[in-house]
Amino acid sequence: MARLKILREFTQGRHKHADCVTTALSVAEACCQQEGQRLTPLRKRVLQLVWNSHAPVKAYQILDVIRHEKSGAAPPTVYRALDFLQEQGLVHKIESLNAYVGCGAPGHVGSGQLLICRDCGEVAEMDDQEVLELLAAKSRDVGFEITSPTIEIKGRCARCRSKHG
Amino acid sequence: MARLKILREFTQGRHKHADCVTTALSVAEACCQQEGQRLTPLRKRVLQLVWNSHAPVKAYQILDVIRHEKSGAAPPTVYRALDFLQEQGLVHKIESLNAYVGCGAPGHVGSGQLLICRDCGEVAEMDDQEVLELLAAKSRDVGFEITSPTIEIKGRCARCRSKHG
DNA sequence: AATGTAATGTTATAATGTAACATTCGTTCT
DNA sequence: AGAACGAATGTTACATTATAACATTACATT
Ligand SMILES: [Zn+2]
Ligand SMILES: [Zn+2]
Ligand SMILES: [Zn+2]
Ligand SMILES: [Zn+2]
Repeated sequence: MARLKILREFTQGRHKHADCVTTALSVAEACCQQEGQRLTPLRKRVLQLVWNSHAPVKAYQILDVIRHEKSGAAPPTVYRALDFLQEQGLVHKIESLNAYVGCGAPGHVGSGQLLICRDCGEVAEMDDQEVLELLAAKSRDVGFEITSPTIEIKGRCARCRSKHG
Repeated sequence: MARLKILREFTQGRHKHADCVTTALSVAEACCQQEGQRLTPLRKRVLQLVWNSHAPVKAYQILDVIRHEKSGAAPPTVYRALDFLQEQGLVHKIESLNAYVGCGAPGHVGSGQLLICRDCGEVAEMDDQEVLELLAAKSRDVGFEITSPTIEIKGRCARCRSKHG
């Protein structure tokens, strides 16, 4: 299954989450460096807050935190940072939840396929070429040319399945 | 390609749209009859307004119309009707647009794959088993069990492609 | 008619997101 | 260093989307 890339994994219970955050931030640094984009302190902080959990994070949750740290923080403060991070592929918006998750392997265009666990709330991301190609083929059959697919799948992660049957 | 069902088609330019609406409404009548659900005048009217166009319709656009017809119409009036229609599979919400489209072939669970033309704004819906099975298989590979996929694909419909290259 | 449930009315407010303009910050050029 | 420019952030105001909570009405069954 070579073409199935995992961009963001479900956690297997307890883990050293600080490492997830650290890794995400340094990947982001490198990414922006590479692209000649500025990962300012504000943008970095927002990215850190998005990575605060493996579940989706809402814009106003981020704002609540930022407000305590910077006087004058307002919705545009957060939304602009989120827009930037999305453009860089560092975070994805989950449209069906109006919330955001970090991307573990940025550099690809758009988001892959987001897997959302209904039980624990965690979100994983895979990016499978076969799925995209099949969707493109089926779309072509009806005359449609894909530019950007949004795929958000709700279900149950392995851990939650093993826990409650 | 037997497993590719078309639940809602792109239009080929001009057509007798009144027929689309009439058909949708009688299908809905039959559907609700079948299920023992009540397609009240209000719900029917909302469904009709959703079918007013082949493009997505917003809740507050519907509300604007209903307000002129019924004093006392308020957001819950529309959202409750939309919720009912979604439960019956008569309309789908497009999460990435916060808007609604009618389903041309209700009776299936959830929505199929929505195709959204960036040029003309029209939305088609296909429901392809192969796509769903492949997604399910790939998800299983990472231990994930699908309950409901949300697939919304932006691109260009056949007509728009032939028109502007 | 009485009763119970589903549907709608009504008021208020929550949650999400953006427009528009002012200010500050960083870089580049002289 | 200072000027000049664009990018980033601050600030205010508002637009859009959606729901909570409770009152009333309509409908079906007895
Ligand atoms: Zn972690
Ligand atoms: Zn889970
Ligand atoms: Zn039509
Ligand atoms: Zn089109």
